[in-house]
Amino acid sequence: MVGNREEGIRKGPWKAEEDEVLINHVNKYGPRDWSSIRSKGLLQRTGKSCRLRWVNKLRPNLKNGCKFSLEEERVVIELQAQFGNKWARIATYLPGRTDNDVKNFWSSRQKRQARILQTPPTPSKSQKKQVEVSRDHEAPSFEARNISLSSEGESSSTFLQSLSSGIQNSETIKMLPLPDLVNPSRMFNFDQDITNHAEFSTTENNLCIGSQQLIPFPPALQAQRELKFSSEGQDHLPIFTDPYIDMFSSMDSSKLGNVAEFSFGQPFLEPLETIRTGVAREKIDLEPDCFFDDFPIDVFDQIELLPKSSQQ
DNA sequence: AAGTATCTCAACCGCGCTCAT
DNA sequence: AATGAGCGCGGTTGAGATACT
Repeated sequence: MVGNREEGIRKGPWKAEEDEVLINHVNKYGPRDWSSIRSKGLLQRTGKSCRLRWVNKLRPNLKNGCKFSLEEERVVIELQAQFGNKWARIATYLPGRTDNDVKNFWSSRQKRQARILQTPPTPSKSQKKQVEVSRDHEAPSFEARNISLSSEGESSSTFLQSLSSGIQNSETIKMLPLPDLVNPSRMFNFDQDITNHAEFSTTENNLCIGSQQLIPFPPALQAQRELKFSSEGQDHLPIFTDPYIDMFSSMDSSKLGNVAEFSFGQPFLEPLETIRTGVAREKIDLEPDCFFDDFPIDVFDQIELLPKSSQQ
């Protein structure tokens, strides 16, 4: 719908001529009196529509058509956590960005995460992003299917707690990569770069990924936790670019040795430099509802127990 | 190459606040 | 104090672009 002839109000995409009229009006009177634009017969647009057009598209120094930088993403995520969905307020911290930009960015991000983490009914070749958990040994205290993360309102961090408390020594849990948690085109490809099954296991008090013993991982999550991530060789080291959406993000492989380190925590509260260098802090406070709360809790519903090796 | 899924972004809508009358 | 216009904000929609199969 482009217009409403009954009321003489035009809607839909703006024409260049309309933009020109609007710009002339603002140059003459300033960005105000939006309703007068229509009452003067300059445009058949509502004052709201005029204001929106100016604020979102015509205003000087806008970063139109420019993707959010990592720094901007960091700011949005940090401020959203702080202010909530106060897009206009958040936008004031981002020169050249409008509340609409921020809103759209956040919306896309949410949708992306939701899509990534949702459980497809039937795994297909393209849907190998599901989480799959296998266990080599029975561990009565750990029932992956019954972590009760699907119950509404339950913190997804419960998953970590359940996981940490449930994994028994020498038990192996396999997890298929959440596809696009890491963007294969620009970052670490979980599928190829680690193994086809990233394998989480425990030995003594350590959590391992693949064959690598990675982190001390006591049965219960403690306040301070550091996680190391290692790979066989430099070739396998990913380039982590997204510090927030992606689990293993923000680390530049060129700056890492064979062991990359990352930390659970609230990355958006950390100095960006820490993220960029890829050198995790020594220790980070682990907030109970931090990283994993960014995901829909039902992501963990997909976790399934694979038959024990003895059953295969 | 075609069909489908997903993403991006411009624009609209409704609600609530402020302020002039 | 009540009312209505103007405006700002957050949520939502839909078209076009792009990616994927």
